[in-house]
Amino acid sequence: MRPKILLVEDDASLVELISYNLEKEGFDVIRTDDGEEALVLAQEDKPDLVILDWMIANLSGIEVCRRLRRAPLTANLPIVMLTARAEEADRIRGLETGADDYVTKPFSPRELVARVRAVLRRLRPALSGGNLDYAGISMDTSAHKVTRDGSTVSLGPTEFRLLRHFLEHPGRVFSREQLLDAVWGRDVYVEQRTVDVHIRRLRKAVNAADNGTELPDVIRTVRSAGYALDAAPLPA
Amino acid sequence: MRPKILLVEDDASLVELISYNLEKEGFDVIRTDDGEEALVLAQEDKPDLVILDWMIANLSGIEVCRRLRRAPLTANLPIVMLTARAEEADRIRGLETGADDYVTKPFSPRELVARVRAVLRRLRPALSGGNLDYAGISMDTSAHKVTRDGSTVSLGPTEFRLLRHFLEHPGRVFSREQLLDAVWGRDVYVEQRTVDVHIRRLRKAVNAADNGTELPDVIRTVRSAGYALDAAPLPA
DNA sequence: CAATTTCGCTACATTTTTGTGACAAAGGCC
DNA sequence: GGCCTTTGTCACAAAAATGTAGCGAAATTG
Repeated sequence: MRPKILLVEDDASLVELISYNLEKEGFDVIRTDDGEEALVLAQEDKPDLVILDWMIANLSGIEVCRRLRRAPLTANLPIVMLTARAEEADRIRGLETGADDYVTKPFSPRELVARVRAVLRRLRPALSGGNLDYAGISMDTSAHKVTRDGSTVSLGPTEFRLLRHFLEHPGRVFSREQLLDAVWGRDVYVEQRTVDVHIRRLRKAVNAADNGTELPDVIRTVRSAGYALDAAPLPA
Repeated sequence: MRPKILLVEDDASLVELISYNLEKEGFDVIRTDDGEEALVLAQEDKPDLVILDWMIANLSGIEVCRRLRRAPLTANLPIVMLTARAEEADRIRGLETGADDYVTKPFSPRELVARVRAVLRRLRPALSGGNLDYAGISMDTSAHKVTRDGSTVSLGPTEFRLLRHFLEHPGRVFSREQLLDAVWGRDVYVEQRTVDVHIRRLRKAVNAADNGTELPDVIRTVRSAGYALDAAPLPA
C-alpha cells in the first residue's frame, strides 16, 4: 500500500516539485496550502506522514504542528518540517513542538524523499520493513522475497504489492476498487477486471510449489465482493 | 577501538548536544572552539574525523579546512562541515576546500551521526570492520582486495564501494536512489541509470573466475525495485 | 431451467524497465 | 605533455510486465 503524505505548502511551484517527486517514488500526496484545512485533512484522510512548511497561510506551521500533537488521532503522526530559517533557535523550538525531522530550503528532491523515507522507517516500521507471515506464506519485504511452505515464489512487481496488501490485512476481503486504490494508486485509471488478471497471476505463482505440484488455493474469491487471502480453505 | 572525533564548534549548547550523541554512539570526542587550537589538536591527537563549524573564533572554518588539507599529516583527514548557510554556492565552495561532507543547520543528532558514519565508511574502511564475507565473496576492506571462491576479483573504486555496500546489507534490495545516496554520496547528482552501468561492471568483474569461466550471477535484479546481493542463486 | 451476472483464463499489443556496448570527459601517473 | 584508468551518459536491443478484450464456465436469481 502506497504511503499517503499530506503536503502543507503554499508555494505552488514547490508543491508541484515535491508532489511530482514523491509520487514518482511511490507515495500518494494530498495537498493543501491552508493550516486549518491541514488539521482537518490530517484527521480525515489519515496520512502516514505530514510535510509541513514553517510559513503557511492562516496558521503558522509551528502552530499546526502543536495542534496535531495535541489531537489524539494525530499525536503520533510523523511530521517533517520544511524551513528556510536555518538558525539554531528555530531548530530547538521546532523540536519542542514535536516535528520528527527538518529539511532546510533549498533542498534537493532526492534529499526530501530520503528524509521522508527515513522518518517513516523509524516511526512506521510496518510500512517499510520486516517480515509478513500468513497462511504458510512468508514475505521478506526488505529482500523482496516470498516463500510458500519453503518453496520460493517469484512475483512481478504488481503481484508482489498485491500479495503484500493481502498479507498486511490477512483474511480481509477487498473489492476490486479497494485493491486498485491500495495497490495501483488512487489516481490510476485501469479497468476493474484488470484486478482479476493479476489475481490469477498471483494465484498461479503462489499455488505452485518448486517441484511442480499444485498447492491449495490461498486466495478466496468472494463473489460480487472481491478477494481475500485465507489461511485455511473450507474443507469441501 | 572507538573512533576519535575532533569537534570544532563554539556554540556551547551545540557542543553539548553533539558530543552527547556521538559518545552515545561509540565515538570519542575531543572539543575545541578555537581554529588555531583545532589545527594543533588535529596534528597531535590524530583524530579519525573532524567536525568543523563554518563560523568559529580565531580562524574561519573554511580556513581551518584549507590548512588541514595542506599539512601532510592531516591531508586525508575526513572533514564534515557544519554550516548554517544552505545555499548551493556555499556547498560548492565548501567541497572545493576539501570537506568530505556537510551538514546544514538545523540538523538532528541522528543525522549528524549518520553522516559521520557514512564519511568514515567511505574514507576509512578499516574503521568500520575488517573482512566481509557473503555468497562466496570475501572482501578485505583494509587491503582493498576481493576474492570470489578463491579467484581474485579486480574492481574500480566505485564498484568496490558498491560491492561493500551490498556486503554490509546482504540479501537486501536497494533502489537506485538508495544506492546513489549510500555509494555516491548525498550531494552528487548523477543519473539513476548510472547505477545500472556500475552494476553491470560489478557483475562482470565478480562473475568471472580467474580461468575465464563464468560463475553464477550473485547480483539479483529486482524489477522496478532495485538490486540485491544474494547468497543462493536460482536452483535450475 | 432459463436468464443473467460474475468470474477464470488466454492471447496479445503496448508500455516499462533493464542490459549492454560505445564514447568522451576527467583525473591520476610517470 | 602523453598514457592509462575511471566515470557518467547515451542510444539501442532485449526482456519483462501490464492492461484489455473476448469467450466460455460457474454461480446466482427467480
